Amino acid sequence: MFSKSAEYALRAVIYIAQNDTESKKLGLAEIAKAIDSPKSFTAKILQILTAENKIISSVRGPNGGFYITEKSKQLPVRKVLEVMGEGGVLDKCVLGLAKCSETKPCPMHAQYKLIKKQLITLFETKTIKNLADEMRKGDVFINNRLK
Amino acid sequence: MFSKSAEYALRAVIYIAQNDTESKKLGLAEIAKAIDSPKSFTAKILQILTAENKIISSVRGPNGGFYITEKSKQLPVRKVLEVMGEGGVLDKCVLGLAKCSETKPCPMHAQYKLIKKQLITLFETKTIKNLADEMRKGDVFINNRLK
DNA sequence: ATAATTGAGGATAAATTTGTCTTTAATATT
DNA sequence: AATATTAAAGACAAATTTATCCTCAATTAT
Repeated sequence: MFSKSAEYALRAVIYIAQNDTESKKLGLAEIAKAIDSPKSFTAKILQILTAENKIISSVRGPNGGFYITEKSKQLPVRKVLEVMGEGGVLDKCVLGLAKCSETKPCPMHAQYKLIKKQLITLFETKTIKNLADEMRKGDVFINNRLK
Repeated sequence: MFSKSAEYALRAVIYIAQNDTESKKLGLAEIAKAIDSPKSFTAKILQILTAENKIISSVRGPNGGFYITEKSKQLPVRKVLEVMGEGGVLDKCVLGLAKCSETKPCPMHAQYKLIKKQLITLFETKTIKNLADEMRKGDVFINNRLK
């Protein structure tokens, strides 16, 4: 559904948000390991998330790393997709038609629009904090390792 | 959501299935134009759909082209995705986690699984014929041109 | 100040996807 | 049989995505 970049971005943001060892920032190495993503590539993604529209923040130097403000935690998950340039995926026609619309629907439109709506709602109502909290509780996970 | 290849494939199959000028096959040029796809690339895709698991059929030579049997029209749309190597997209974890499951869910799992289920149901219950019929009726479209 | 640590930024590379072109094979028509 | 038409097949090219690496800048600690 999403690109690897977007997937890594979502995982990284959730992982960073879930860290509540107050004031302890998370380093690239730790993040990449935690979310099972290639380190250097993850660095690029974190760079985008830090720059562009400032979802996360960073500090360089010893004990530096990434963190997210309480304010940013209130952002809907969709914001992460947007910053990664994939906000549109949720709006797109399943058949890839630019002109697909209510007045000129594709053969899948009528049925898919109901699903699309839920998808959009999900990504717009769930906040980064919501997901991070779930994870902190220990009910959900974000890596591919078994234990 | 899907790759261009899968999108073109879906559009092409629906377009071919919608043609009911009995026994008149559709040529590559016509198909590509009708579904707004690059001709040569579409040729490759039609080749896959014709070979692999035989969703559509073809004949070479004058008046040759592509067509689909009534039997193949009964196939669920998902079959097209499968042949294009994208059947898995519908099952995948939104965060891209290979290990995401009911017992080890990702932070989006609980909510997304409900949507995923509908998505799978849609692609498994809708047949190629269903979509083609809609199109033949003239209620739905498959190209990006306005008129 | 110096050294060590860590992210930022840029260049580059590998892999994959998307796309084109040319030749060959099959079929139909003359 | 010769010619024309059309898909198949293969080689190749362009574009995009994914990934790595190296140097620079910022920050901290000594």
